[in-house]
Amino acid sequence: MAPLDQTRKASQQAVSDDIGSGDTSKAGSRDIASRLLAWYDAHHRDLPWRVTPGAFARGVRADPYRVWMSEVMLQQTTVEAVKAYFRNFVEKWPTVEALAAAPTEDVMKAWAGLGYYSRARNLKACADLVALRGGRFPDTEAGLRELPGIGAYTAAAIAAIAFDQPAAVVDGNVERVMTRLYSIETPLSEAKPQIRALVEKLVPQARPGDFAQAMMDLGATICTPKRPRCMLCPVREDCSAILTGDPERFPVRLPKDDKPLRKGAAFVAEREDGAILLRKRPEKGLLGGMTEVPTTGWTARVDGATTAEAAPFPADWRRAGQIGHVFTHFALEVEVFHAQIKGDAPDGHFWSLAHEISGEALPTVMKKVIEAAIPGATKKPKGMQ
DNA sequence: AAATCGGGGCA
DNA sequence: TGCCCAGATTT
Repeated sequence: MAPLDQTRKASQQAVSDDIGSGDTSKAGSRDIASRLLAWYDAHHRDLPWRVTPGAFARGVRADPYRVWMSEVMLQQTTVEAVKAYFRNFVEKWPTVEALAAAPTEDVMKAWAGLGYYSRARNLKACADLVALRGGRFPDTEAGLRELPGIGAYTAAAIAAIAFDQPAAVVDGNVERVMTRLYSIETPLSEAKPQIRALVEKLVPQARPGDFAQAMMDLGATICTPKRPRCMLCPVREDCSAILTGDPERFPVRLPKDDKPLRKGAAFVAEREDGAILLRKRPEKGLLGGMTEVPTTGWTARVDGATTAEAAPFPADWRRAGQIGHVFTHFALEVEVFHAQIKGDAPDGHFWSLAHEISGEALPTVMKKVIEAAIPGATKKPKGMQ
């Protein structure tokens, strides 16, 4: 079988002449898993979407809906950032049917500020599909992988955590732990198949969900990117990188190209009653489906004389300051203009009243823009949720 | 395989 | 400041 051959070859290569012994025998693998699980039982973090360790064996099932929700939110996003959003979402929409019944616009508003907005659209699309199929999530990796917004990592995570299947869960934490355990010199993007093969060998048949979470907790709290706390590590005796004296060197990454700088202008039009003129961005692309104030494109040159003319309509535009924002692949400088205007909203635009602003689907860069023109405008009024 | 897609925390 | 985070999707 080709897949098995590949797996064996990759793992042998990875552990070859690193520490001499390269003990990935079944006994060694079990030791790593059991040491990790023992550590997890004692030190696991209590998170809003988690059930206590060993729950599955006691017949306590994690709700697949909550596992799925948390895993999607946690894609490229820190645990601390996700907590509040997770609580808000499951309170608003306690079941997948409830989420399926919600307007997409409400989901986008609730997601605003969390980033990677295609996740919110896929979340809603996935909920619609699952609800249509009776409200049950598939219980296999392959079945989960078919759903929108669920890739290799998330499918494995849900299968392991919610359905107790021995899936190889590989995220950024696990990549770091594994490249250190085996001193993998191959740069990350290229090493991923090796890493996956090695994880597959480590996954225990018992408590695979806890094992996955233990690996991720280890990466988050002990085997950290900077200054790992190796003295506290439950598998330090199995770790190859610790012998090199510089575990921080792993994972090896390819150098990245530097971000280009783009510039643009944004126009905050304010009505007499304090309402602000907004519009909706296209569904696809950057900040897809989110709300914005009128802007120029973000490659336009902004130099004094031409800027106010770049506005979507003439007004007494006054310079209100400049804000900066950094996206994944470019940095942005926005010149902010402010004007008082009268009359109806131009085509494709709408007025948002002062008390409504905080509830709009405004990405962070747009909140910065509005704040530059009207300080305090995007803050939640007291007593409002 | 490479590019696109946010935002925040931390050393 | 640069790096990284419970990655997925498109090209």
